[in-house]
Amino acid sequence: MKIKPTDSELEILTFLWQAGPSTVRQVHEYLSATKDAGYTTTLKLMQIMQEKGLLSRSEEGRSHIYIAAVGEEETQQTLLDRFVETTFRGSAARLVMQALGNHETSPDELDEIRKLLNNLENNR
Amino acid sequence: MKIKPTDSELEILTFLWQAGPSTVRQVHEYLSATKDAGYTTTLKLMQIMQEKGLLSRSEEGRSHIYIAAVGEEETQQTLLDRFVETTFRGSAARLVMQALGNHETSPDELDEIRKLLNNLENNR
DNA sequence: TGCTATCTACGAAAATATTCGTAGATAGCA
DNA sequence: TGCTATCTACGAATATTTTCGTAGATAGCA
Repeated sequence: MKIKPTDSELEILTFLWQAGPSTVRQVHEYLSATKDAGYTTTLKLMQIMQEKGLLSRSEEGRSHIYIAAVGEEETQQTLLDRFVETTFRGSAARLVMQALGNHETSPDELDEIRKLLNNLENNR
Repeated sequence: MKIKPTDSELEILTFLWQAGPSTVRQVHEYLSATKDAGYTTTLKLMQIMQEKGLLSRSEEGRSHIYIAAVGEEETQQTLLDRFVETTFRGSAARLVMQALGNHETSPDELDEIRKLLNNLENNR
């Protein structure tokens, strides 16, 4: 994926990844909970995202149905790479340390991470 | 820190955190290696950053000396929090998993992370 | 002294992202 | 049928970020 979604676009993608195919109305309803923007604002955003290839849509019926055209993990990976580069000078390890140190992470999640660590070390 | 530096601003901060007090010329020299923008572009950026409180400067002499007015870790933390929120739906654990899975991390660094994990688990 | 290179300040252009008003189409209902 | 609510399309206004041209000051050197 070459296209970096903007923050607003990412919010819409996040919803669509969770909710699946949706109308502009549904997306707008969701966004309204957090921010207040007009309906046509959401519509315009989604139209632009469709032109960019971030969303695809089926135009049957009066109201169109939109779907995320990029995968969640793929997108997260792209953004993560960029973030590590710009904010942590390319060091994923430093990012991880800081993320673990300052966030609430449950014991279960910590275990998961530990397992992953073991796998990584065994494969090198 | 309330102010979120833009990508360009972050590049400048990154340099200043490394290099210490510097002139616009020095920062510009550094940026020129990666991108091509005019000298006055860099100057303007830094002037704006100073107004925002991201940089401070001493105006003695003809060319001013700039210093980062925000800390590196503090800034990284702010950006990280925001990033986890917007890109990983608030789950630091998922970010960590994805970061570890897809980046080159040295055995030493993995050990460091493991130690941190142990500490975290002991303190809960 | 006078020329040149280099500095800051400033404003405005260009690029990008966000917001919304308005118009035209149409489904659904009184 | 005719009114109302709701939909898309579209263009333009705003806001934000990035870029740079121009002007005026001055240090350093020929």
